[in-house]
Amino acid sequence: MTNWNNDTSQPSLYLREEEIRRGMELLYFAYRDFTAAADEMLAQSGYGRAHHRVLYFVGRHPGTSVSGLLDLLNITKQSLSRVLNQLVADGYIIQEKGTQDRRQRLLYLTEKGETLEKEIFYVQKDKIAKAYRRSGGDSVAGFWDVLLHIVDADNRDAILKRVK
Amino acid sequence: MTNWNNDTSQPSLYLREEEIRRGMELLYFAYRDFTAAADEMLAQSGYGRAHHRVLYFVGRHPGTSVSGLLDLLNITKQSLSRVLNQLVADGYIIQEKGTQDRRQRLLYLTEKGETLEKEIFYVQKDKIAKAYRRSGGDSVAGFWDVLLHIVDADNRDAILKRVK
DNA sequence: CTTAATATGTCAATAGTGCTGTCCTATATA
DNA sequence: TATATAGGACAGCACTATTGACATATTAAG
Repeated sequence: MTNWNNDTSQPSLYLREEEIRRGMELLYFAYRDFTAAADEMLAQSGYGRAHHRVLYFVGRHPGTSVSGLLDLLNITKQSLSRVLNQLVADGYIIQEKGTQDRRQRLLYLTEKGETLEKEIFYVQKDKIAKAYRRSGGDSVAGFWDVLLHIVDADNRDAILKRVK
Repeated sequence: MTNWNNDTSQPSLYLREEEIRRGMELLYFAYRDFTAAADEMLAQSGYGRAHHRVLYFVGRHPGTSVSGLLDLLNITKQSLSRVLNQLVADGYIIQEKGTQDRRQRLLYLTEKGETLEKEIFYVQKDKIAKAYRRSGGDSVAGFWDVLLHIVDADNRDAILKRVK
């Protein structure tokens, strides 16, 4: 691979830009094609990506508060409440008053919610698993490594929390 | 790394799911944080991400036809024409009749368009370059490898075209 | 040369997701 | 008691994507 070191002798400025554009394009196409799979399934339920994200992260962090979810997703209260209310009304998520702080509404998936989350996960899983398999173990480590460094430092903890 | 092989002895089904979710989350957060940088700059011009994508790919593939762009971006004619018309009206892109097939409108960036594209690229470049640097060359290869396998096979050629 | 297909453009309507700004209630805390 | 915080609700706006229908110019096939 080329040098990403502190090599200031500018031996390959063109190559460097080319390789950076390559990363940008891969990120765009991979994200797009990855989400496309779930989009179809969500459309059947009358939901969009925002609904899925809430479903996903509530499943990932059961008992999270509304503000915890807002911080994680980095959206406004209004954007969240629109989709959250639908998911609650449709019986995919339940809200429980916090025992410590009774102002909080802690979020949990219902059985129905877990079922839907699993269904969507199953579709998306295949794409990732296949890519992992076809690339090999070393590549997967690099994939995680680079992506983690693209993510804003503030959000890294939320991802690293479970898998060390 | 764990085994992504044809190991059917299911030694780590839980770990496997955990690692797949890790990839999904990294992809989401990295894409989100990566695009956020450009969003601010685009908002200043009164443009959105769709405008940037057109600007980017016309810059990447000068002389591409409208339908070529539609195939690449995988959106409808109407979605494209809205943003394309604005970019043309604002003098960032010019359309030239194809010499071979005069029905075609071949797309090129104007100088103004190249300037804007470079400005946005410059902002986004830093995020990728920093991540490349902090991860190291082997990781970058793996990053490309896995992402390329997540991308639908149809779209791989467009990415591989330049950098082999 | 006529017909069909293609490349592009346009109009109208709809949906999903994000935003800002404002106002309100309940609860916790200083 | 006063203030801050967690959450909710309403109104309106912007961007992006969709579908479907229709129009024009040009190419290609019969």
